[in-house]
Amino acid sequence: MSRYEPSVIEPKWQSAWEEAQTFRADRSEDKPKYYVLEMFPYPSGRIHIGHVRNYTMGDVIARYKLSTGHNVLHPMGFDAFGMPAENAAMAIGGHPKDWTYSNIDTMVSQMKPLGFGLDWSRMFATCDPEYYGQQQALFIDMLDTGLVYRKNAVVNWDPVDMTVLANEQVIDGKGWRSGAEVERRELTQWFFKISDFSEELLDALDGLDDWPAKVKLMQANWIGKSRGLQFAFSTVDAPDGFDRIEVYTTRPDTLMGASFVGISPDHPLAKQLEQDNPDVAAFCAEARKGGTTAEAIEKADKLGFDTGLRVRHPFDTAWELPVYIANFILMDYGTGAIFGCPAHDQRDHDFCTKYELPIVDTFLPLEGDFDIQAAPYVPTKSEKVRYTRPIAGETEQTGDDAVNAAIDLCEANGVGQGVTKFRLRDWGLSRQRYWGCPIPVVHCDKCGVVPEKKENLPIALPDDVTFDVPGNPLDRHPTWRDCTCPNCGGAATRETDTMDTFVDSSWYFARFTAPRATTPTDMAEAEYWMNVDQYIGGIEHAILHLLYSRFFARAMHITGHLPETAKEPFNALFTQGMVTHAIYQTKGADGRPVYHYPEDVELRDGKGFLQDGTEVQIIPSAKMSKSKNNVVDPVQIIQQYGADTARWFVLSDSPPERDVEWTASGAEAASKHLARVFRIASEIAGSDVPTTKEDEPLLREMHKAIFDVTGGVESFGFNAAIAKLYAFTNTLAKSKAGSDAKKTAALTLAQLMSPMTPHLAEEIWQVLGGEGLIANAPWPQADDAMLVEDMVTLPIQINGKRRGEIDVPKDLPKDEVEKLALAHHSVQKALDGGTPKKVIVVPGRIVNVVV
RNA sequence: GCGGGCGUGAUGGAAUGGUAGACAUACCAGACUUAAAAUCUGUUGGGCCUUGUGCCCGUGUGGGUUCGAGUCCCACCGCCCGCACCA
Repeated sequence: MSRYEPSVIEPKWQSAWEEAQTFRADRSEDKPKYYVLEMFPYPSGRIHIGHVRNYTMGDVIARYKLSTGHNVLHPMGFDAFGMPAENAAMAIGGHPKDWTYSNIDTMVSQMKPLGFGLDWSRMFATCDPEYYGQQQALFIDMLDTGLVYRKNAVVNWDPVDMTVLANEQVIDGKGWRSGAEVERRELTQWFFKISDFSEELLDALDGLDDWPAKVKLMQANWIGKSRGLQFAFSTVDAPDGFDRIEVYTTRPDTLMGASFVGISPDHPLAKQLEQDNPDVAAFCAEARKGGTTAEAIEKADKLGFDTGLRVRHPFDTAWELPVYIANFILMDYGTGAIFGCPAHDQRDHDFCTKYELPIVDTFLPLEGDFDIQAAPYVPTKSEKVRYTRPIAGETEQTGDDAVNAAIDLCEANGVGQGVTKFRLRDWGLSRQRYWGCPIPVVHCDKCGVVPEKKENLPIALPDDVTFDVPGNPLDRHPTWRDCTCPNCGGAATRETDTMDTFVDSSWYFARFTAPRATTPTDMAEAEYWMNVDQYIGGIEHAILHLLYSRFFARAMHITGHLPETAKEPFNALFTQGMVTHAIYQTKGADGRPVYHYPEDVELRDGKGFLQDGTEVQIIPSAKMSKSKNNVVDPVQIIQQYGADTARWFVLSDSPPERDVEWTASGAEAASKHLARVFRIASEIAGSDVPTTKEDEPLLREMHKAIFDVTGGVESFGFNAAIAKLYAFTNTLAKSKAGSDAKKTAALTLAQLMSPMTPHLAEEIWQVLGGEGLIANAPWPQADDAMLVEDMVTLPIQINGKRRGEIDVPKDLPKDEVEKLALAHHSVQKALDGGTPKKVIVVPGRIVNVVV
């Protein structure tokens, strides 16, 4: 009997699949299609164990769907543009292109030994001119249809990466990649008109039944719909052109509690006043400088500057309110102006207390006293309150009802209109970087901004660039900018901005359906393969990538590159958890922690020790990080245990949506188990035992295993499926059944394991004489008749507590079951001669006697 | 502040409202071995004494619905995540 040697069998079966083109996807009308996709990787240089988990889950689905008769598309590519390549060029020299393609080669060579059932013939990288050229074509189509536009805007400038960032890429006021404090600059930039789709992107979330509720909620919050009243305060003695100040509020029911009007330092009126009044200018300059970090915002004083201007209250023209410029009012939300109601808002309360403005309540709690001068009263909008100064009549109602009534009344009286606002801003896509997709437009003195002709695409990046000075190499390239205007034929210059790399990943899933097409997509292929039936990736993309992709799918439909049915491109989404690893640390001489590599730590009784006997502190389940020395390298794992062990382990133990901790003992156990399965199967292959009475119980267990594992795979319960496979293996190992039954069971075991451990499964399949490749074998079917036992064990409860059990035929009528249960000694004891109050018999499940 | 999620043995976790702790790790004991590794077998939620086909308790805490609750409802405690000067 031979040993289980993954290093021998794994390459063997990978070659067999490649030779048979098992995972090549071609359009075919006689099978239902299934498109499974994992979020494609950035070519950082090495694959990470998180990639292994992500792609293994996708592969389980892909292989399972293949064996259930689907035409499966399971492609792989690389999200290859981006800053790290430029940083590498700056740090170690060389060219971003060489760095990127060499990394891709390395990562492909690391991924192939994992045996994923991928159609490698479809692979591309987003930095391939064939890909980004089509992206440029798409951009031009979007420009034609008004989905892209150019405007002067205050943007987020990352001073380290020296580029503009989208709002979505600014986290706590810092660049998402560089971590540098973002500055505000005014530049002319390209924007995608995603805000036109706010309502639609929000509404369509409802139809995404197979998306995690959490992701849908995060997107809904991000889009940020609010209903409110927009109206104007008329001004008293204001500069020309400022007769009115437009204000937006979600709480028009508190209008009678208004104490001041506040405007943003960036508000046109503030800018006007700034010109004549140095005090205003100084205040505004100071306010604009204020940090944008959450911490800075938290600490920053709410500062106001009394402009001396007055406005009239819309309901009482004799009532005048002061106009303040305030540092906490944002120009890019609402109208850049607010009215302050200190009675029902903490911030306004603080502000009015500080500047000694009146605090007047508009509603109070239904019962009890409330000192509105001391604190604001801020109930939820669904809470019923007592209106002390109602706008639309009712005195006792909820905030929601009062708001709606107030909007209706204001509209009726011409005071303002009910409007719906969204938080979602247009997506600024210009980046002042080299390693990205060039924006395919030229600047002509005569014609202005002109899109390139499609026949000139791709507008390729020049290779002869240097990174010895900061900034965009395209800007300082001697000749690349020079071009002729596609419109008038005169001399013109190219746009040197490139696209945000999130553009690249917003349509790659569509490109996979026809990766070599000479248009962005091939409609026949797109109609056949779209949508992605199952998309799998990290929760960190819940907003950015997934929202952008949803927008792009719509844009591609409008520009004729995707069918209408693909407007929501991902039918089902699964967000998998991370692979974590313990951190082993001791305290260094300087008091700072010293991190130890797992191989230097010996684990005994749940404690860790260094070679010299020093105990280390174990921090369990931490995110892998190079600086914490707790990174597990998949390449090493594959060398040590083989791909199947790595695949088996990352799927077992934890539910796939949760984090799983990589442990040496767990990997060891997975490896041992696979070796055991191999051994059991080999023994069965060589055995010759006649049929026994143990055959049927084994086959029954087999059918239960088919049922449970199938259910587990279908519902992303991979950990539960694996637990069932362990249990079934134990049953098979102990079974005294004859060889034929055992062979059948072992073949089925191989099939059930094949999506997770495909190499081992093929090997066993071959050893046991299975026909062809197991990858192509039809998935086993559970026989319903074999799932139910003739005899069932029913637990007997007395008052809901388990007190015994009886074995009864499964079809025994209820009253017979009841009789048997009542005859049970524990029931007799409990009844003590009396009669039960009630007997509940749930056929096949349980008997409960109430005494 | 707003929104969402999660609390089950030493550990990861299982359980369509119906036998809580499947499966695995770790630990302990045994077989094989000169020994170790490997392999195989068995034990392991807590408590009680009368050692049984025994009794009591047990899924963060307190209450509720139900014949029956880890699961559903309410309140609280703890942890995690997302958003946030958003008007």
